[in-house]
Amino acid sequence: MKQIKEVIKKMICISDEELDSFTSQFSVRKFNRQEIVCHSNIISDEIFFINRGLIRVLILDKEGFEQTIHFALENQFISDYSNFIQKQSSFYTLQAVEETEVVVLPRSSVEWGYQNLKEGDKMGRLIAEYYFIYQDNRIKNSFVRTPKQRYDCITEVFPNIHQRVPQHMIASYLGITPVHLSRLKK
Amino acid sequence: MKQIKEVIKKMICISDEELDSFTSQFSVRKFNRQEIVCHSNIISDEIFFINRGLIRVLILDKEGFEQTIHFALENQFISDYSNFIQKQSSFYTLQAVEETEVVVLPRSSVEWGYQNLKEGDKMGRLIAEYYFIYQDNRIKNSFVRTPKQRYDCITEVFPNIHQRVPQHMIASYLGITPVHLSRLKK
DNA sequence: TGAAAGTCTAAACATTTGTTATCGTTTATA
DNA sequence: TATAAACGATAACAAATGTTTAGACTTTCA
Repeated sequence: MKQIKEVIKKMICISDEELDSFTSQFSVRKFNRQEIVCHSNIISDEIFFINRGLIRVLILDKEGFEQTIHFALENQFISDYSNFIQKQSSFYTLQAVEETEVVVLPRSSVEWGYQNLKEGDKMGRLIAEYYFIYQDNRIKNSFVRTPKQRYDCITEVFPNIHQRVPQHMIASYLGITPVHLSRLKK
Repeated sequence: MKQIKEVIKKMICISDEELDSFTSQFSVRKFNRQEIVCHSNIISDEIFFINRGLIRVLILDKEGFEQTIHFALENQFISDYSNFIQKQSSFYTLQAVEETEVVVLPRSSVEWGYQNLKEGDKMGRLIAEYYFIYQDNRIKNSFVRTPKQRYDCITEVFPNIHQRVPQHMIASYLGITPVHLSRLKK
């Protein structure tokens, strides 16, 4: 729990006692390469924090092809957060790309944190704001940058991504086909 | 301040006294059609709440053409929230499309609310979560829907939008040219 | 180690989307 | 009210992107 404790401490003021009673509610789970961390079409009652490894978020489009929507790296939280918040059936599938170890935050613990930590809601606010900014940048980029430019700067958001995931997943994340990305690189 | 009070009351538990001391810090501002509510390239220290009217968020692309990124309707908050949070120079321009009346929330009041309202951070969390969900849906749609499908369902998010803004702004929001939208409608 | 699956590139062709120009209509405004 | 500006539709053409197929190479794993 060392990593997640550090991340929380960077966000809010929290005593060691508070932090311990919060994190003691979490568990650790491990996944092999390609393994599904969280299926779609279930009520997702868990948020994951990545200790080690890399998770991709994907959907199946109408033709049944996998579309990579997002990557999550070490020390980041990941879930189908929209549907977690709305307590709806999840839309995204989470898959470990590498061997991955996560901390599991059950819904009950997240809500416990909001109600019992002095700065629980502030932590929730900062996390939601952080991902809002990430999404806003992504939407911005879709308006002001070409696919080639988005490819060239993807390491700003996902360092080392080229060494860690196959190119066709990056193409999908950028909203283009693998064939087209290969062409753009020339 | 009636409308914004209602919206806040729907989000959090708040006494009338708390609510009054919070909203007494706000002011009201009016804009004519086409008038700029907030310029880009300034440090934006205000969040707006729309009492009446409609605001669009836009940027100028490299060729100098206006791109409409977002619309904001009555009873919604709007700002360049990413850059408000990060206290950076704003990227978006906010423009009144109709005659518009807004409530102005200065940064000092927002921070006062986080620190002094019992559920101030919770309010901030819920607002950030709300816009996260909006953005997530938008990104989702870009993967699973064609431009035509996005056009057909835009009223789910912006009711009456067709009666309130010219079609070329909708095209821009959808990420296509006005000429192409006109073609798709056939 | 060998077969199978996965991955990237390439080319040819198809489809989508952008660009430019024109026209008729509506809207704003002097 | 007259004039200019804005708006939407349309057509012809150009550019970007998708689709299909094939081949070479690498990785996986039984």
